[in-house]
Amino acid sequence: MNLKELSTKLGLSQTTVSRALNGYPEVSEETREKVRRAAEEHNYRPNTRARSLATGRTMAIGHVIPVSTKHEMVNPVFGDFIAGAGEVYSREGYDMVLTLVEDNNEEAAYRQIKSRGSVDGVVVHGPLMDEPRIPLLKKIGLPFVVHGRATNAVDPYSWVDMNNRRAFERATELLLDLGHRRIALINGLERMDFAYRRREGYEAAHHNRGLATDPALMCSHEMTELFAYDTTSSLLSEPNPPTAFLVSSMICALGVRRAIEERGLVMGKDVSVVTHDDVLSYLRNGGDVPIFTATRSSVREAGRKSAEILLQMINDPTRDPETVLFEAELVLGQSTGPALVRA
Amino acid sequence: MNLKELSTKLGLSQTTVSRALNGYPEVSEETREKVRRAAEEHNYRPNTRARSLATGRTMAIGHVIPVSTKHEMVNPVFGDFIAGAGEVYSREGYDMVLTLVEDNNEEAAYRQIKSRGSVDGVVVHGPLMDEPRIPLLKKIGLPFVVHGRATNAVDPYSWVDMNNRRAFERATELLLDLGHRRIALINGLERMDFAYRRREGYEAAHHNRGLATDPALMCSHEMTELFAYDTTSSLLSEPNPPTAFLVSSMICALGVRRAIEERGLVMGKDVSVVTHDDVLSYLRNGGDVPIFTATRSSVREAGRKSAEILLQMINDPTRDPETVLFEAELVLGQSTGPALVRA
DNA sequence: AAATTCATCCAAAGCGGTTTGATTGCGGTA
DNA sequence: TACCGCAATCAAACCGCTTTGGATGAATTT
Repeated sequence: MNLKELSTKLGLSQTTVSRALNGYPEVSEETREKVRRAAEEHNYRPNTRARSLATGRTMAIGHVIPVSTKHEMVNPVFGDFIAGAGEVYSREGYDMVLTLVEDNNEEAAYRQIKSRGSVDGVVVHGPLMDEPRIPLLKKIGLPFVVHGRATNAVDPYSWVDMNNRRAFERATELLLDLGHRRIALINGLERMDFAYRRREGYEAAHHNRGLATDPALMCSHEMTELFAYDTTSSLLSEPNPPTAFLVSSMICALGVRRAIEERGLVMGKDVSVVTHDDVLSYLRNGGDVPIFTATRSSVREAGRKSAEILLQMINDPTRDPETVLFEAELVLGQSTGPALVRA
Repeated sequence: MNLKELSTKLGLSQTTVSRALNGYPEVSEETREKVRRAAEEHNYRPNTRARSLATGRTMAIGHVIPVSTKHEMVNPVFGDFIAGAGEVYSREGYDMVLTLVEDNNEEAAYRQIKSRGSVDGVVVHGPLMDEPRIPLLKKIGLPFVVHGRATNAVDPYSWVDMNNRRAFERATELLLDLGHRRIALINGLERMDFAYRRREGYEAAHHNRGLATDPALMCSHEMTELFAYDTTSSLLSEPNPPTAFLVSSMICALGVRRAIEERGLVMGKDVSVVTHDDVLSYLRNGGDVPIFTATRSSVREAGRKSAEILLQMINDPTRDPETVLFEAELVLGQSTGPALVRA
């Protein structure tokens, strides 16, 4: 059923039917109601492609997901972010189109997206410190919002981020307060902006108290359970092992815990762990009492917020870039305790 | 830059330029080359919407993701499935459009997808035993392939699945061979087809040896770490606790392990665990020696295969439905051992 | 030399909507 | 009565592409 069929069936012009359904005032309420009922009855829905060709709006948002070429890794955070954004999109009648791109030729991907004209805007995932995509998108004039930030970007742009630096600074302070002096940092890839900021926070907390950081305790890698396990294992078997771990994701924290417990050590007593918790739906941090002491910030909420901002920008292109900075909550769990005095 | 502009710039008709770029033979190689170069130079890319309006093909595939209304849960397997499918789509020039739908009104979602005409076909995720979407899609004539199966479906349809029944039957046999007689089943929601089949396998292995199953040992729920932990904890504190656990996902297995180790028990010695492993990119089952004994089947591979089949169906609608059944590999890890003789 | 064939190219008609710029009929005013 | 304004409706243009059904001229055949 298309507009033409529907309108002849009603004995009206396409114009009138279209206007009736789109709420234009030049149509009497009586006919509008008639049209509405007929559309309902025949399950008529305007063809997206035709409509977007006519209006110039596609009613679709693109998400470009970087896939690690090296490890074929898809960020596990992604599902929940999408879920948050998707809520907003479906409420506003937008589609979400995904493009998976190997992390080495993203630029071409964005160019293509723009010239094919299949979306009204994009969400940029996984920004690096030096993020070429931001000036690129500015240049080609595709509305966008970044999930995260790019430290070295010069011009203003819209982003939604968590205060990674502050979160990890506070987490480190907590561990320092508990008497820990050798705190390992199990971080993500530090060319990723969030990981860089987290290390800054970690270092700042040390420096603020006149403490030095030990490069041997700071690890950076793709955040898999296995990497965290391996790293923790080897750190713990060194002569002067860390007494605490500051970890970048729940998945990694599971690996850290495995390494700790495998040695017969008890988390929260022998070794302390603080992790960041993205509040993933399938990986809640325990029940009433969290297992892990954690910096907590919902990535689903970030998804919602990003989507909202992007749609606003699309509806009013003159708007100034908007930014949202979530502060992570620091929740105390069972994985932290005072540093043991070394024998 | 659009076709019209490009063609006037070249002093050719739109027809010729379009044909040149789309490889039609009615164009001399000389002009074709000229056109190609000009298109390249001006970074011309045909507008997707316009093209699809003209051809009737949208060059996009829909994925409808059920989101649990109760727990706002997004299946963690999803990211890797998408990654696999995405490989195929981008190779073939297809977009992927995602629709998140609360699991109570999926039918409306599919109807809308069809009538809005924004995709050429869909992948159905998370089929139930009685799956209303299958007859629905057949009726409305939208090509589809199901990731998984629907036991009670009558007409043939395309699907890509893992042999859940056989996998769990073998896993159970392994545990029975090791002398375990009280094997707990930590399963997904059993209205989901995969979970139902897994239970069948588990039961079949028992019955084939004349053993009864104990309903108290079979649990079914959304597969979160927390559910697995809670369930395992309470099972282990009963008077006649299970000596082995058969688990439906790695995420759950992590919860099972936590509960086991929290009690000071050792996995693979005091309690055995076999899990299913979807080979998620961020959650590999250990290094050289797997941590968990597991039934292993790559969901990314399933994504690839599903995409391939769907594209074939779209290219040739007369094709008969195609089905692919992956056999899970049974890999031995450190989490299984002979049942201890009860004191 | 006329008739065919063939390789190239083009004008115009869709695809299914939205939107511009009339047109119509009616009650109210001069 | 003639005119105006207004509400309600419509025909046709347009969005950017593909594709049908010619047109053109050179090469080949008769």
